[in-house]
Amino acid sequence: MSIRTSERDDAPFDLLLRRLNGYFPLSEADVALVRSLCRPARSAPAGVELGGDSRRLFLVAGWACRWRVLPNGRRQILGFILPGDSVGLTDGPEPPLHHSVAVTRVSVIDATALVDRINSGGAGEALSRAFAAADRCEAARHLDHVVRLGAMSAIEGMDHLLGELHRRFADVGLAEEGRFPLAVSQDTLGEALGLSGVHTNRVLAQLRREGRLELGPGWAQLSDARLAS
Amino acid sequence: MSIRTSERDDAPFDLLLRRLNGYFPLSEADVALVRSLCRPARSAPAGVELGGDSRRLFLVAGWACRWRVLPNGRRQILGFILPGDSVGLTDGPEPPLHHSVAVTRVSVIDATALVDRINSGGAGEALSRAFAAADRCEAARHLDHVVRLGAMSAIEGMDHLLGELHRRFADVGLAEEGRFPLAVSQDTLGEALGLSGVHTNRVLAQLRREGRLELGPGWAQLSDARLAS
DNA sequence: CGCCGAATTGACACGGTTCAATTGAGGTGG
DNA sequence: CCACCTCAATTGAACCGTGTCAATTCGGCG
Repeated sequence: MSIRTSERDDAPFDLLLRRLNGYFPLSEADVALVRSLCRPARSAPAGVELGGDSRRLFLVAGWACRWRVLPNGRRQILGFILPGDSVGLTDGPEPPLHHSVAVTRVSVIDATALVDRINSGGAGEALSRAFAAADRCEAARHLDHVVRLGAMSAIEGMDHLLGELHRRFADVGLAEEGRFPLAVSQDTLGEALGLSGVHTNRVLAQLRREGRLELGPGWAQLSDARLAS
Repeated sequence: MSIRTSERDDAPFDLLLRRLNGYFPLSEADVALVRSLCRPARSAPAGVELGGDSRRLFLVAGWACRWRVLPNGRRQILGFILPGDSVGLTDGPEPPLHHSVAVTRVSVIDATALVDRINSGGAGEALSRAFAAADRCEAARHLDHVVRLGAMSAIEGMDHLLGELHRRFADVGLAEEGRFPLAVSQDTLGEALGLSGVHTNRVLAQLRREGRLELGPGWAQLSDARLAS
């Protein structure tokens, strides 16, 4: 039992540390600081809004996304949050810029204390740089998303989005030979690209017909040719 | 002559300081630091790419925009840069995330030395906070843009974009009674919204027919009703 | 076995693009 | 001062990508 508990506690932190280390090499002290200031991973079911008491979380399992709701009720997914990603939460009470919501069962680590320490200058420069790099990457992804929505056809946008998802999973070691977890519905994918569910289905069907994509229960696989680019 | 020179040098800084002060109240020392570390405003014609030697500029007159070019040659405008806005420049040599380009004749202040000082902690907290707030506002605008492109019709998106432009000009005191400078072509506006030039024209025509918008040479005016919202 | 959400497919309507032609306004040279 | 040039704005018509509505199938789960 103690072994299982230990495994359950370590794997999430390993993922988080691997990601941060990818942004900027961390020292032993940095790693220890992360472990000491972050609370153990908690689990939450699909549909719950992330946030509440915490101002900063890290997702270590499952899918979440940021979305914004329009007055007319329509919803736009601003981006997906994948294992290893940080969940910045808008603390202001009034019209929040976006909501962060779990779209599958997720597991999160509360890093509020860690970012507080970093912001007060009490952490090393490595951690500060790693977090800054993570934020820059997220900003860059938002620009990618603007380009997908504004300057690409449905097919191109889907292709591009799947490529991003694959690369991000590969970055944390969760993709193999082009195959990565895809645990959200086609409708959800469509909400990110501004497409109707029906058309999302047709776009995916075409990508499969062309041999560029294979879909299975809970995963997607891009063709070798697609990965070469 | 000395008076005219003085006016020419002060107005750009006043605009910059007004904007920064709006983000976070600056002390006399902060203002002095800005004036001492920023170089006088320079002018550049439409079409030039901003950047080159400087890593951070402030636009104080004219319009610029950030765009990205796709392999197929298509171009997507990621956002407009208006008087008072900072122009963050990607320093890395390789595939730049985006280009910052003047779309009219512009006037810019080189603030590279100032941000270097801020990043090294040699400036007060107020300036640091003001710059951080400016960056957050830009990130929020990118999310607005995602929503416009993904979840709004052409009419809604144009309406929303014009509202943003008005608000941003009003924030720096360059809009009066709903009227603000609009010095870019309809095609350029369309490139931001992912619309063809022809359809951009039709959308603007409809907004005018409905009395929500008035266009003149170099300016636009939103109806009172539109401003009330 | 029967239920339910997700995926799939077909038919049709609509928004937006494209091609092409015309108009309008500022700028320049004769 | 006018003719001309050029670029932006405008308009029309045909085409096509995507949305919408509706029905059907599929797959997991009670």
